[in-house]
Amino acid sequence: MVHTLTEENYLKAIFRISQNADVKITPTAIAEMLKNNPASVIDMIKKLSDKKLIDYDKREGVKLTDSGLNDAIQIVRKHRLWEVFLLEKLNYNWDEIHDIAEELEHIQDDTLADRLDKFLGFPEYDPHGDPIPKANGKVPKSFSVTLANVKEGITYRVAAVKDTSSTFLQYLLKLNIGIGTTIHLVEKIPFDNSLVISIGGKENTTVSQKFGENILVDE
Amino acid sequence: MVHTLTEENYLKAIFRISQNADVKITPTAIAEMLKNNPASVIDMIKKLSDKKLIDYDKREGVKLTDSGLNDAIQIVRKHRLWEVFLLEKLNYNWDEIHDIAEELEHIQDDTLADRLDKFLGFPEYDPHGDPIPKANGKVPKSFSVTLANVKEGITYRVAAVKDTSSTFLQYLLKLNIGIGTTIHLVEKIPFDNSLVISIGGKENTTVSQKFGENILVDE
DNA sequence: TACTAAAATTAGATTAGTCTAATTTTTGAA
DNA sequence: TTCAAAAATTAGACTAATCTAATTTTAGTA
Repeated sequence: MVHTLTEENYLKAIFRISQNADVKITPTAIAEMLKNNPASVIDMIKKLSDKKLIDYDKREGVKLTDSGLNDAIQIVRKHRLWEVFLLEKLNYNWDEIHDIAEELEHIQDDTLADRLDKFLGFPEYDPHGDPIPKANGKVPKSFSVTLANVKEGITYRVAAVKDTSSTFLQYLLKLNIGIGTTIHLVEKIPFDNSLVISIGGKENTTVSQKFGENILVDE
Repeated sequence: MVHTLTEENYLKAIFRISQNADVKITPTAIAEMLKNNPASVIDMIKKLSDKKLIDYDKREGVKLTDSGLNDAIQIVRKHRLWEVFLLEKLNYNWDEIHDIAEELEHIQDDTLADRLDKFLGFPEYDPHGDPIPKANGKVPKSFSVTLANVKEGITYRVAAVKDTSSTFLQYLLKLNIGIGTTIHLVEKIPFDNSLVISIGGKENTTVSQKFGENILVDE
């Protein structure tokens, strides 16, 4: 149940792809997620299959086994707990915590996640609104509706963000958007699906479709 | 100023040897510290010399350059701060924190050590009594007198321990010895330098010379 | 000073993870 | 159904870090 750092990153990447959408997980998709070469992915697929962490079938694509899924969830759990720690206890900004948590999530100790969880007061969501898996592997409900997919004329609450890159988060910071911010969707521009929105009741702003697809809202 | 995990471990090993005693630091000594092969050490000595982190001369042995020393101190600083965190915030035991801190010390972020330091209230010593280097690289006074080297008939306070292996720390736990415990040195047995001691005023116990050499005391 | 044992060094192999450059397989559109 | 593009795969090389098995150098003792 202890894997190399690289193996852990592959498990996490496969898990993340499987969360995004219910599509076949191909070597190319994994290579894109990890920004590496499909040839490298093929090698690792062999290794992870040998360790019974994934099943691979050309027709079906890559699938995590029960054991691989569990390991992936434990890594994600640690990642999100460390993010809460970095933001709440060490006062990092929203856009700085992801990269540091990418390193911290690989610290190996059987009781670490549970101790951290308790120390932080058993948080349900991380600072980006993503659900923190419980010790038993259960994942709290996650938000699935994006601002790009909801009706005009209604006010929504920002529940989570999909993209956690610092460029996106810094943009949100500039727009004064955080978890909990209310956004009124004024209209969708049919031409390019741009969104005219009012943030926290302020004057209207226009954002792109891509932007809207990365904002998860409460319905 | 960012090095591989392995490079960091070599820097730390060289630093630790230089702290222990003022002797020539040989490839063999480094190999012993890292429990690896002198041939591997030779390779790494070349690499670290190229990076100007150490100077190596057969006659003089290995010496950290200013830049190498600074990097080593920053790693030690992080190690000891994380130890305080693990013990005080996550309630780990004395004997469990060293190994986890060995991993945490390699987390890379420019502001992490300072934030952690502040969060912990700027501790001066880690749970094993070792001084925590300051942000500017200054290292608080460390304790240098061992129980094996002091006079009989006097009561001392345990200030730090040299060996941080879990076997030694568990032994101390069993003997009810921690940082701050008072030990009265009843007598030294000339035959094998065993020490007869009274821990916290309780009945006498006998410990080995090796034991005494790993207990640092206030004079 | 000569010699032996220890230490240092070199040479060459190994492992994990990666790459590029073929080559083969699959897929989807004409 | 055919065929071109995309995806998957193989082959072979590279890097970092390690090892074992020589070989060379150094140092201490007789």
